[in-house]
Amino acid sequence: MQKQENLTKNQKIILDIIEKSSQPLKAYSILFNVQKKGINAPLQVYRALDKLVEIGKIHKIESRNAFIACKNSKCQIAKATVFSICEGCEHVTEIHDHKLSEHLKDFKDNKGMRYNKYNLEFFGLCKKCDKIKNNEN
Amino acid sequence: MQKQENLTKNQKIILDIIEKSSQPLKAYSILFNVQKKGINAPLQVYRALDKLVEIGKIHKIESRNAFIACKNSKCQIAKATVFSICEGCEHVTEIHDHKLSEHLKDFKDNKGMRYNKYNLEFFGLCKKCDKIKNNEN
DNA sequence: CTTAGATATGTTATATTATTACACAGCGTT
DNA sequence: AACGCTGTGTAATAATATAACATATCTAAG
Ligand SMILES: [Zn+2]
Ligand SMILES: [Zn+2]
Ligand SMILES: [Zn+2]
Ligand SMILES: [Zn+2]
Repeated sequence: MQKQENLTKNQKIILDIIEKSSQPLKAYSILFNVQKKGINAPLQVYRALDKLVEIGKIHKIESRNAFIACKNSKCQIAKATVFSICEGCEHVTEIHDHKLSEHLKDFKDNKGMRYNKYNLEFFGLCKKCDKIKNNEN
Repeated sequence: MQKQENLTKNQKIILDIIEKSSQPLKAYSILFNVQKKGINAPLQVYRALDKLVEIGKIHKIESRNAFIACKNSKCQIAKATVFSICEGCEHVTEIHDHKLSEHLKDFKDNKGMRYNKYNLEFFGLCKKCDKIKNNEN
């Protein structure tokens, strides 16, 4: 597994942009932002994204086709992700809940299939959006 | 909310195809399959899919951009889905696990956000694919 | 050093997934 | 009839992602 100190040039550029964003970024919005840095084609972005996902530096929010930096300095849980997504403002937060993790990690279905990975996305309204919605009514 | 008996023509055609498939279908593969029935454009498929998802007759497998029929005759859990996905053969199964549901339903993060919906996707190898992989080594 | 393999890059083209915009049809209400 | 609502049909386009190919860079073996 690649270590973080030997990320390649493109990987560093792309990780940097994602880490500076408080919110998930989409591949083509990343592309737009790095064109001044010599990255011109979608494939260059997708290749970097693939690698960064693989080594756990970023995660993909599947329901949004967007990518967010993992805040865990050494994320061992690249294969076990939980997110909270506000359907009002699209704000996304990565959730680390020990009890929940334990529960999911040990989950086995009745077919005896074993899982090495999971992704859980919760949807709702954040406090702010909930307030806005209540005021509308 | 629309009841199942008054699905429209296009919705019925598309639901029928999905229900007959043992596995998730992608939108354009559905389109290809219904062109003989007068559905010619992607939008006609997506409109039907949107409605069918909304009323819980089908679910979207977010990580695969594919749609699978819900086997629960009256799926109250259109907003609470759990899937098992084999990364070898791409076989997908919907999971109904009472204990897991209870756990997820009641989950609250530390920001007090409340969730009305979640989607959980487990990844691994089914027994068959696991066997194949072990024989390779 | 040199050769070979693996990994990364750059570029063009293309495939796949999804939505916008607009015109119109059918139905129930007033 | 006039209206709002929902569904339909069609064309065009946007957004997301990958294939194919050529070249460069690095590393390890010989
Ligand atoms: Zn993480
Ligand atoms: Zn919000
Ligand atoms: Zn279901
Ligand atoms: Zn399998």
